[in-house]
Amino acid sequence: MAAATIKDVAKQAGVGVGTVSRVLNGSNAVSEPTKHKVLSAIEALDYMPNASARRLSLGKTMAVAVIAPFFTRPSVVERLRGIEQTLVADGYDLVLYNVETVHRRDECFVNVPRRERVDGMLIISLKPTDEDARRLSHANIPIVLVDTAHPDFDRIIIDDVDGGYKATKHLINWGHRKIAHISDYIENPFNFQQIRDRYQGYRQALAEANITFRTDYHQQGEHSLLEAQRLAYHLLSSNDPPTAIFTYSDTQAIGVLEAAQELGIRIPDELSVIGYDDIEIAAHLQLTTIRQSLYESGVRGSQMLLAALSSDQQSPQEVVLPTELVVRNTTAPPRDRTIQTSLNPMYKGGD
Amino acid sequence: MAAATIKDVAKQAGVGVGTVSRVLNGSNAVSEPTKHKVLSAIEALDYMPNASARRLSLGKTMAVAVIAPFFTRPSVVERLRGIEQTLVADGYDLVLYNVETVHRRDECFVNVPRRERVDGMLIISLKPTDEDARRLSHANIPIVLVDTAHPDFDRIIIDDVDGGYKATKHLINWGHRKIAHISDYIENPFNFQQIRDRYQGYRQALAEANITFRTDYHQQGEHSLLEAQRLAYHLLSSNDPPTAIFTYSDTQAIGVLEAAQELGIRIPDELSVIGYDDIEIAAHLQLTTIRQSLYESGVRGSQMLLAALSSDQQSPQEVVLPTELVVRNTTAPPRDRTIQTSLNPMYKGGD
DNA sequence: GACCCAAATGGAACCGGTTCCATTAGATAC
DNA sequence: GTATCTAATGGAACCGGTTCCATTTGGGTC
Repeated sequence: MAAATIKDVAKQAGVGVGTVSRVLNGSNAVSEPTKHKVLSAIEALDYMPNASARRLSLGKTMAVAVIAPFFTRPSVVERLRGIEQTLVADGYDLVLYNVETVHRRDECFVNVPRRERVDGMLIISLKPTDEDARRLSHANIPIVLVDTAHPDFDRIIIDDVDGGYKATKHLINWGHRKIAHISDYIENPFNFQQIRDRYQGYRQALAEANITFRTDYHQQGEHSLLEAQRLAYHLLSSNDPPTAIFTYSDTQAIGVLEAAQELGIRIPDELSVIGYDDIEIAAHLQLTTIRQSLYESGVRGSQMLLAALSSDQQSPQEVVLPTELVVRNTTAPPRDRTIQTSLNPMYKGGD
Repeated sequence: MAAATIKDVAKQAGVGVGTVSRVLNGSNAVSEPTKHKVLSAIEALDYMPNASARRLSLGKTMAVAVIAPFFTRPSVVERLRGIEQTLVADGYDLVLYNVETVHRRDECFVNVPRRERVDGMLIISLKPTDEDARRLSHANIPIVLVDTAHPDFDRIIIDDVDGGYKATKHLINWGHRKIAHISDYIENPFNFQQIRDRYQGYRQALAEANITFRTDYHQQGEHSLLEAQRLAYHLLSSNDPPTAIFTYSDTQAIGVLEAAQELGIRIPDELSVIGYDDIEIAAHLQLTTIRQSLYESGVRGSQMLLAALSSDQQSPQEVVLPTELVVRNTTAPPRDRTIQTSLNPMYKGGD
């Protein structure tokens, strides 16, 4: 049995299709008895309007595309949650595009906004080039960037330079001077600005404290727990190991904790570790970190998009979300590993 | 400038709309010169077909709905990743519906399959009642269940009874007899069968080893790391604490590890812990666990759906994915906490 | 009772594609 | 040269809604 159409309903109710449409859309120009007849017919036929037809007719899809890189990463998932909840509340569907290669990103940037299959777009973390921006604008649908920026678009950004600065400064305040940074590759195919920014904050804090930057203390690698663990192992087993490590993400910080455990290095006595993001697990690992408002960034970004969808857009707006130092139990004043161990092997400080 | 339509292209190329459509869809009944003219016109006008119109005309949406409960949980995200990659490869869009309340689930079950806004549906972990099944079938689109079952639908299932059995059996094999189980509420609004099944496997293994089940060793709570931590704390600080704990999920196992750390209980010397899922972090925490093929369940489920979409369906199929015991460093033979500590306080076994 | 206005309603046109059907042009056969 | 067939093509009908416009109906006013 094929699904009933509006024509079937009209026939059943003995009215015109226009009247049925008016009832469906809550127009007030329908008399009570007629409305009742139509509603009965809808009930009887178990009718539901066809979304594609509605979309074509209205020129609206009631769907929003969300383009996210590596959507399985905890930080991205958390942003997505904020987005999902906000969009659903306004009746929009969320069409998810996961990006794990540059090729896929380009394809999404080109194809998704066109074909009028979505009313708007949210782009997470992926920074559009000017060329991308030109093409994206071309589609003439509202676009909001979350955790990345371009002057042509509405955007929610996080001050990652400041975040990196705060993290490093915290370690310096504890008295550390041998501070390493483990990050993703500064030069990477996606051109993630966040990596550069946090690194820059790190450099800035070092410079301000007159600590000479050492290239061997900046270790870069693929974004993964395992890779961070490998890099940390390398750093910590060198001749002149750092007393503190600031990582680009909490996930990588966990890798550092693992490496420390492998090497029998106690946290925070012998090594301070500070992460970034404050994902859920961070609290449970007692990880000191820089909190960024992940969930909120999704909510705010979606709100911006919904606003743009329901009104004529003004010039692109920028919202800056704050970062916050969350001190837990993986950071403490430095103590030389060998000396400390020989002096007082049983001492366990920090908490 | 409004987007060009197929009519504009036809006019520009000096041909009929039918011909343009034929070129677009790769019909072979178009001569080379004509095809060339049309392609030039498409190029010149930067034309892209309107997805809504195409959908209405074809009666296909090239989109698949994925209904997932608590999509931020690592296990669900991993399934989603498998789904996403498989659907994308076949050109389908993924429309994500996150379910965190029973009300939302019901709403999704009723509304999503109707309105012809998707060509098919994947339902993760949420078990449809017979009443749900009737309503879902009503829409007449292919539906595949992943990690849950109903005889009316194609499904990918995991033998959770066996998984629970394997976990418990592993602990018994180490010599444990005081084995607790921390799980979500057996009676829960979503009626998650998985919880019951793993519990049943646990009970079965106990019975087989002639270990009397103790209700105080089965602790139920909300699914969260923190709640599991609380429950474990309660268990471990009782008069007669268990020597081993099997948790419903890895996330909850981490909670147990936290509680043990709080209480100064060493793992695995004084307490064995086994989780379930083998999420990414489990390997890094050296957590013994029951691996289920999360990613693969998504891939296989999507493949099943794609198959159903491209051919006339036969009777519903069932695929059972295996579970696997992964032994790491959080399980070991039992030793009485107090005795062991007084005998040899420095001993650290297990790894 | 004639006139006017507003409310209610039916139905055509439209959204932008796909597809079927009719038509034309060109090739082949005799 | 004529008949026949095939390939190429234009365009109408259709998918299932929304909306505008024209028409009908009923009530109020003088």
